Amino acid sequence: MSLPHAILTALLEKPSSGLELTRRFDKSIGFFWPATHQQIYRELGRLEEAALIRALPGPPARGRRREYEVLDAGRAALRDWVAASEDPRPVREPLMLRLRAAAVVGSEGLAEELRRHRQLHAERLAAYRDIEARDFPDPAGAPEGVRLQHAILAAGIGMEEFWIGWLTGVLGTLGED
Amino acid sequence: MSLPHAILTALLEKPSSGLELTRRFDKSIGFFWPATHQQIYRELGRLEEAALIRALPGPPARGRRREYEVLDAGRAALRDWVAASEDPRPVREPLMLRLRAAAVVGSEGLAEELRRHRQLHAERLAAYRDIEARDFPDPAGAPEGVRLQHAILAAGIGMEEFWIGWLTGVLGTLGED
DNA sequence: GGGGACATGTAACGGGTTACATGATTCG
DNA sequence: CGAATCATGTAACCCGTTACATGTCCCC
Repeated sequence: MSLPHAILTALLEKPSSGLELTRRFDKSIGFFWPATHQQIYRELGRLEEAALIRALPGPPARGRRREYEVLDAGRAALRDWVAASEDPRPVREPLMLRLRAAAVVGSEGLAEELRRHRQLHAERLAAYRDIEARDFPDPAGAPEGVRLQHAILAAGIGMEEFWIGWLTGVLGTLGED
Repeated sequence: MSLPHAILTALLEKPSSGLELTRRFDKSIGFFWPATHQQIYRELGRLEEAALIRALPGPPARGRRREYEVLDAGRAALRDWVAASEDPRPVREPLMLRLRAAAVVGSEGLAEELRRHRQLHAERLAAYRDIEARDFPDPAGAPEGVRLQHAILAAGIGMEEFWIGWLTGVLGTLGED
């Protein structure tokens, strides 16, 4: 049930149309919960159906922009979700499977792929660091909302750093560095 | 395309029936790619169809145990997969969304949930450490296959440690420790 | 008025999840 | 024989993905 709540959050930050939401996802929320426009339209329909959001006036028409805003019930639902009890999702990490497969059938060709992944993680880490420098000059002194947003970014940075270090270690294990 | 390769790996380690695979997943591969028995049976059917595995003799019959083994084509497919180019999956982390929601509607009730998650991660970390102590007394001196398996476990340990530290930091930010 | 960007929407598919159904084997 | 357990299988649903379709607006 993450996507609908992600959309409610985004709409509270700023009422938007489906396409705007899609674009905003691409450059912020989407780092931790990507979504395509098809998913977003589908979910907007359900949220409207459930009376958690509403479209600003004007007749619904295909091809015409529709802007949505969050209703009180939607805000309440989001507040509930913040405090809800929801277990972490199971980890699904194909690289681990590939290492295990390599332990059985040999690791030929694996090192190159690991280096490629390390490079991808390094790029994303750099992007996060840019955002941090730009948007969070003084996280410690900021109000709670900003500190929370910085904590999200810090998690992203920490995870990328972790993967880079781990991949480097595995490459060492393979004698490949 | 991860599950079929996970199954090939497991079957190479030891030919098994569907239910045995399910149980073995639960205590090893499943830490990084969980699967239910329904998924596994479905995939075994497809792998057999594709002639990557075969059932050991005997007529197929509902309710009767069927053991599978990997064919040469299956081993080759797995070797290819080890070296294949496959991007990391997109990150999907509901906790990040909840933090972002909390930044908008307030963080009431969040701290308790964060502590609960930290506890869950601590438990999993302890389980990984047990496995490490039991199965990898001397990873550095072991052959490549074992070193790779240890690297997998090390990733699990590192991730759990990371989450525990990060959650503790966020709780500090909320003034909750 | 025609092309391109903007915007919403439809359809089909695949993997993961849940609930349930059915057949075989064992053991008291 | 009956219950419990082992084992395989069916069905329905949801979410995410991909490809495609349709409508509107603006500007040259």
